[in-house]
Amino acid sequence: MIGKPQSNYKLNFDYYQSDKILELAKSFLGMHLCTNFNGHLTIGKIVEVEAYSGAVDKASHAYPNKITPRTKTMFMAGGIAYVYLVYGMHHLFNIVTNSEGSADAILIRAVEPIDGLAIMQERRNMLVNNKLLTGGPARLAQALGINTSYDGLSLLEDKIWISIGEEVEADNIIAATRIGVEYAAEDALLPWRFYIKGNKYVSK
DNA sequence: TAGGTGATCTTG
DNA sequence: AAGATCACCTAT
Repeated sequence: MIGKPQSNYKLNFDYYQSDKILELAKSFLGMHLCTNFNGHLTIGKIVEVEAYSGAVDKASHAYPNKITPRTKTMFMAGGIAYVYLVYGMHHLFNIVTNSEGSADAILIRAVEPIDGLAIMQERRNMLVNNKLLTGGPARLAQALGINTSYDGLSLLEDKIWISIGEEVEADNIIAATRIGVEYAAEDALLPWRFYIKGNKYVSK
């Protein structure tokens, strides 16, 4: 294939290896997060993300480059899923980025349903299609069928992957502080959350 | 606005 | 071994 990648082009290994986490995080806006479990295909357009960098960021589980049974996933080479449980019930999906040994990850906080709407509604036990369906990191994980059993799974295979979606103009990307990281002291003020301006699935 | 829920990490 | 904490959501 020559020229511009098709909209369904799956991101490759090299794409995830960048050490420019903020640029990379922004670039995921508009892309498609896809899952296919047991023949159930669901696709959501990424509309809100947060960057976490284990070396320098007090909000990261891996700060300061702390390897534990949970965080070891983040130290692996980019292009895999980091999925963990919070508050005893919520599964949160992150994209691991950067090369092996660097604990960078990008939390997906909201998607907009693109395909598999009925499956998402069934998994969420909801009839609506509004921000309650896929807006919020735990909501989208549930809608897409992602749970901690997929921690460490490669995004280069056919269960969870990212594909090129829609272009988002730089003017339509808002940077803001991250949500739920008050424990991170001054790093809670970093503008490391990015979202598509005006999208109704975005937090708050 | 308050309470639920259990893995994770620290000894807060 | 026990306790505090937690990258959140739902129903009042």
